[in-house]
Amino acid sequence: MSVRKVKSQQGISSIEVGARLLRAMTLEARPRMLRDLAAAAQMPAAKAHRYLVSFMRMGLVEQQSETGLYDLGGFALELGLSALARMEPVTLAAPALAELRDEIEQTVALAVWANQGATIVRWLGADTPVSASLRVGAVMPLTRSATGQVFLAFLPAETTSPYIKKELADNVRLGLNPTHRDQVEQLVTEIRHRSYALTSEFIPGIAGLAAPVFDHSGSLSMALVSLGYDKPFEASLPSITAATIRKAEQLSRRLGKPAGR
Amino acid sequence: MSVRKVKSQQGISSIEVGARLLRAMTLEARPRMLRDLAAAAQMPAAKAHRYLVSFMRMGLVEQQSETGLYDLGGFALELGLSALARMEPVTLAAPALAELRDEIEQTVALAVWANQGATIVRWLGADTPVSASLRVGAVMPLTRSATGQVFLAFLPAETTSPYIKKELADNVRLGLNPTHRDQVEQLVTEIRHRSYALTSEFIPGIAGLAAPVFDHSGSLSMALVSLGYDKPFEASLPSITAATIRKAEQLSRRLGKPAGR
DNA sequence: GGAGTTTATTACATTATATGCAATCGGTTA
DNA sequence: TAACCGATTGCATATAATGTAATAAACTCC
Repeated sequence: MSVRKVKSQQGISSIEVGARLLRAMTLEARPRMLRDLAAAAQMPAAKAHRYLVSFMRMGLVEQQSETGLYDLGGFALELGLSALARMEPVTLAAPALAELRDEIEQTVALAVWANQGATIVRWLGADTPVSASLRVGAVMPLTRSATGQVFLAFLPAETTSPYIKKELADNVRLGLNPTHRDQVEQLVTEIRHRSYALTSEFIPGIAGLAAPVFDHSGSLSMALVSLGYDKPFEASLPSITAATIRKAEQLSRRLGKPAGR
Repeated sequence: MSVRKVKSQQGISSIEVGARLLRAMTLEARPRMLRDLAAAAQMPAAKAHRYLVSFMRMGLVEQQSETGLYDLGGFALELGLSALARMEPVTLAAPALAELRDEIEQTVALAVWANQGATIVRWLGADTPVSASLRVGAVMPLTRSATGQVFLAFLPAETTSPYIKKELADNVRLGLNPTHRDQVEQLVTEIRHRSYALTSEFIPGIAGLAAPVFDHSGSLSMALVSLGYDKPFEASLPSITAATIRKAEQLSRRLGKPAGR
């Protein structure tokens, strides 16, 4: 509703021009010449200069006294840290989770690494309810659940290895797969490549798909999970996969994940 | 015009108006009403609104769809992370931080003075995870956290005193210590003498140890922090203390801290 | 060491737009 | 339902942003 009106809302054009310049400054993390900044923001140097003068007055930009190059200033740092300080990944993810549920019409969940394992911290059911074994607080197995596999693939090996060892032993005892490190390695390689995990082995009849969410330092922050009865789930698998990955990537960007990678 | 030109350089006044609004947003780390932001930046609400419209278009500000409150947006985060990436001391400290983590096998962190307080800017977990309240972007209390205490002890009093005042009032209200300037003075003297701060009061069950890192001018640049569950942490306290202080001193030398002192 | 380049900064006339005020909208309270 | 509160919009006008082009300052290359 209000989204439609965005274009008609009256704003301050100088702010939008200035923001283009700031964005140009974030593109390369080093001091730059006026000429280059102006070119990157697509404006004449004289114009860019006047904006930089005001940015400097407000501490958003600093000019090196030696070289005359322009760089981001102290207030830019404060702005970012202030934005960072109010950011709780799980809180931020809540609306995204609801959107995903509405889009794919499946049960969705959010997991973080805590409590000695991959732990479900949010849960949103679709109209068709899923097994109760997936509840908030549940710790998911690393090798056998899609959720766990994401943590297995994207967390540092030091973090997960003690748990893998224990879990493989359990798998052997219970007659489940995988049972060897080699199998785990192969699985992990595959998941890193696809950037999502999919399995229906953990809960028979239920398929689960999990995608990683990274934070500003590029390390794994959370896993975004979709699940449902395997027949209908697999029937819409392509769109579910696409939607889940897209939402996970949106969240990663929101958390300041560095570009690329 | 009879008014002498105080500002010799021509700038863009809208940028300076807008920056006032952004600064108002950093003052309190939570979503705010248009009315309050306008008041804090000393401008009519109608004016502030137009600036916010453009800030939203550029991603610097976001408006919560539920409440209509305004908050800093994703681009503000990008700006800050980009500014952070260019900070020499933080870049230099990154490898030292990892070495310290490997040496003492505890969670370690790096804090700088920004965003109105002692702010965590880097974080490296050991295998045993620690409370989530310590995350990148978190602003640590000056009087109750080891990290804050280091800034309290080694930053100039003019910088910290407004925050101390507020924090002591909060402590009184919440029934916490310290509550008086005298107690703070005693604490500060002690920390200056030992050249590190140690406490487990801020997060119950978690012990934190922070050591100062000085720059070439001899002023406090960052704090190097180690933390862990209090029992195992205190068991290895002597070696953790020694290692943390040693790394902090190495970093100080790296930053050109003058000898002696 | 001086002429020629490149880059940064300033001056000015002409638009474009930021501003204040008051009206309207949309939701909540009494 | 009215009264209230905060958010948003319309409008006329003062103000500020813009492009162009000139000047200054720094650097290159013989």
